[in-house]
Amino acid sequence: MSHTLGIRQAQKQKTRQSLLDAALGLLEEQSLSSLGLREVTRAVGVAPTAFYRHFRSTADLGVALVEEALGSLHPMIRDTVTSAESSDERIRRAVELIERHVTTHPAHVRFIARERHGGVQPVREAIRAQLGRFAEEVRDELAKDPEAAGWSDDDLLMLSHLYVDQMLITASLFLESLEGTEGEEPAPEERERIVRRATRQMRLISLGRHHWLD
Amino acid sequence: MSHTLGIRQAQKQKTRQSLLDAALGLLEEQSLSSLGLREVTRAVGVAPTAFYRHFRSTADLGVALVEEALGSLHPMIRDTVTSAESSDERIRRAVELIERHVTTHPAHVRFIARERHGGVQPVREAIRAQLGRFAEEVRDELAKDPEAAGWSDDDLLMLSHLYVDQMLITASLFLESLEGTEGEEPAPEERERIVRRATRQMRLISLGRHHWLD
DNA sequence: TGTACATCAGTGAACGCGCGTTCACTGATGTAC
DNA sequence: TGTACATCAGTGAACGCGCGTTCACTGATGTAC
Repeated sequence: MSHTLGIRQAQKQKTRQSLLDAALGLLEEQSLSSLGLREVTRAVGVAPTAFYRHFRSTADLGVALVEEALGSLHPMIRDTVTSAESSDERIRRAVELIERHVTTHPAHVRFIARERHGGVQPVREAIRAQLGRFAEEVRDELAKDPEAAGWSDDDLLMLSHLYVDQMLITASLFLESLEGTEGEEPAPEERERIVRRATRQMRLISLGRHHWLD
Repeated sequence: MSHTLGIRQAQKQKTRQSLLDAALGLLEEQSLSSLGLREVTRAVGVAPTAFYRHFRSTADLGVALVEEALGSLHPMIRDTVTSAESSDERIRRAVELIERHVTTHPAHVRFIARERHGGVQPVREAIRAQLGRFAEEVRDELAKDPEAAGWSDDDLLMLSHLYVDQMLITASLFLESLEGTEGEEPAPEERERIVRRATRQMRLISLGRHHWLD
């Protein structure tokens, strides 16, 4: 490594990450607006006052969680939209990406679904901004597609929002199918049902897209 | 009237409604999972203990609010879907219904959007059940349409869920356009933008529907 | 209509508890020379 | 390499406050006769 972090900085980062992790765990069963600072520090095993070395408030921590939950998703979404040979292939890939992401990061997905319309304004704002970026990125990729010929930028963005919202709805359906499950019980027939419905809904939207300019 | 409520019953109902109204107001700026029983009774002007004469907990009150917010909407939705001469007419009516409902009952709509994925399980469950009923009702109405010929029941339900989810997304967009507004500032150009996007998204879905069986 | 008793919506005091925030502190890490 | 001083992540005591819940109560309303 070109520049190792100082011991002090490294330890600080570690504590900060522990606070984020603990908060995310506690948020599986409550909303951010009822999450207590002392709850979080207790779960980590540090003094309540240590919290202030990292965040001004739980709302501030929430904004950091938004970045953690959605920041890394941008390249994956771009890739999913771009590198598909057909419409069906793209849909298959998208649904698969969502299922995989929900399975590997259920707490992050739940947090986003919950706080998107939650009681903490700066967090709502942060989520809104990230989802807006997703829609713009999807639009940019769709614009490269020959099928986008003749579409206005505004119509493409409208379509992208439809896709992004649809992905989120599908994600929260997968999430519900994990409810009560504690590592066990994958409930595969329920998940298959969700895959089928999501796929058909996306196909119907794609069909509409094909005939938009008729 | 065939049977007037006793004075005692009538007064009890009135207090109960005051608790619901006060809670709904307080929930504009927080989530149900952080709403305190004492907050609510203080806003109404009764003793904290009076709360228990009406609800076992704030979660219980939340379930009652779900019924209040969505119960009366069933006939309106049925009517909107049914009594339309064309697809475009139906879409126009639906978007209009949503805009009107959000304008007249913003707090109820916000509550549903917020608690649909919120931190209180029984409330999530109640909302889920109501939205499921909406989807079934829309499906029943769509099934009467000649255009539904050849559609499986499952596909019709898939489509209905798409419409219902889309309505909810549109509702929460209208809601955001009211943010910060206190009776004043209708922000008409923003609302027009939302109407246009929602209408085009619904049209695109309807187009997909037309060509589903091709 | 009047009386005697039952019901029960709302009261008010009391409880133990966890909350967010303040403050002066400690001691390991970082830096200048 | 060693020394002297600065920085700053995390501590622990203390604060005032609002919380949910319990309990015995009051007094207006309801009911039986």
